Amino acid sequence: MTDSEASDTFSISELGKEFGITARAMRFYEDKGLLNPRRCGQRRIYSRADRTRLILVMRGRRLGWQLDEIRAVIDMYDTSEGELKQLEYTCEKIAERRARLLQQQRDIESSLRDMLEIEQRCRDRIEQMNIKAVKTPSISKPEPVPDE
Amino acid sequence: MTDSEASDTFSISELGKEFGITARAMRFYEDKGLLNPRRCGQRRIYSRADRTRLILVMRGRRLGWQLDEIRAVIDMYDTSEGELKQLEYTCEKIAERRARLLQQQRDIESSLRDMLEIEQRCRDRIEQMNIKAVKTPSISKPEPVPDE
DNA sequence: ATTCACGTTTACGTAAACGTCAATCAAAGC
DNA sequence: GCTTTGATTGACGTTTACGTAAACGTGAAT
Repeated sequence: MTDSEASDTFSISELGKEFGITARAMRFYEDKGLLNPRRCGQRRIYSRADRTRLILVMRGRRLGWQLDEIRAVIDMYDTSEGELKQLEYTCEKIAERRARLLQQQRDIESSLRDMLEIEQRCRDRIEQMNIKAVKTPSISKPEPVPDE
Repeated sequence: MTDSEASDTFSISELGKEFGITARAMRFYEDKGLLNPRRCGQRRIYSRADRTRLILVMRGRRLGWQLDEIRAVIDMYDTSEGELKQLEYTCEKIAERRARLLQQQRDIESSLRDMLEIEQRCRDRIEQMNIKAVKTPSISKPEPVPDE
């Protein structure tokens, strides 16, 4: 709140709050090599780059990836350097991940279609219950009072 | 192999093999209420409907859902019946799930874009290494011997 | 009659991803 | 100076989703 809005460093609870995770989780991610904030004494100071990495972590989590898979992916982002062998290996890994992503895409589309169908059945059924309720008004609902 | 191909019932190991999971996993899914095969004595007999449910389970797993979430979804498929309250509740649940699916869709698209970018950087880098290797052939690679 | 391939239940083990204390420290406000 | 607030490091607990091993049943094949 000292500067011109939007600070460039964050505390652990700040970032935690922003992404809806606990400090414990963030330290755990650090243990697993997903984050690596610099220190000010004991305390962790998260940079914008750290925040970006955390965004990648959360995205991976939403897609159901394991933490070490996420780490592998994040490492890819940084591995523009490296030996030929390493680069080719990265390309392979990317191909695999793309395949899984495409599979997930298909799964999502199937699920969305199913959800639509179920919802439709639900609404139809609700509709039918309303019709019945009108044709057999054992206890008719109170007529809405017009505004004037 | 007795009938005209494509049997209508399956053993636990048969289905397991088809979907790449163990019998243990399938029994576990049953414990959690995801499957409910009929019995022939002790043995489980899986129908086509059971197989379809298993397909839904696997799809959910690939999307990173928890088993009880998957169960909730599968229950939706069966809950065309029920009270009004129940039907409306199902509609809510569907809305939530759709929201998550759409989020996942966005996450996948972001990931796919990132993968493309990383791959491009990788390929560029590999290309550059090849160029350097030609311009500075300290140990030139052996010329491929033509076929004739 | 025995072996073998499958199947069953029961029960303990385990890896992943944190949650939940407890004890401690350090800066900041009163 | 004292307390509050937020951070730290252990260390143990918990939930999820199975793995794994033991002990046993069963129908078919040899």
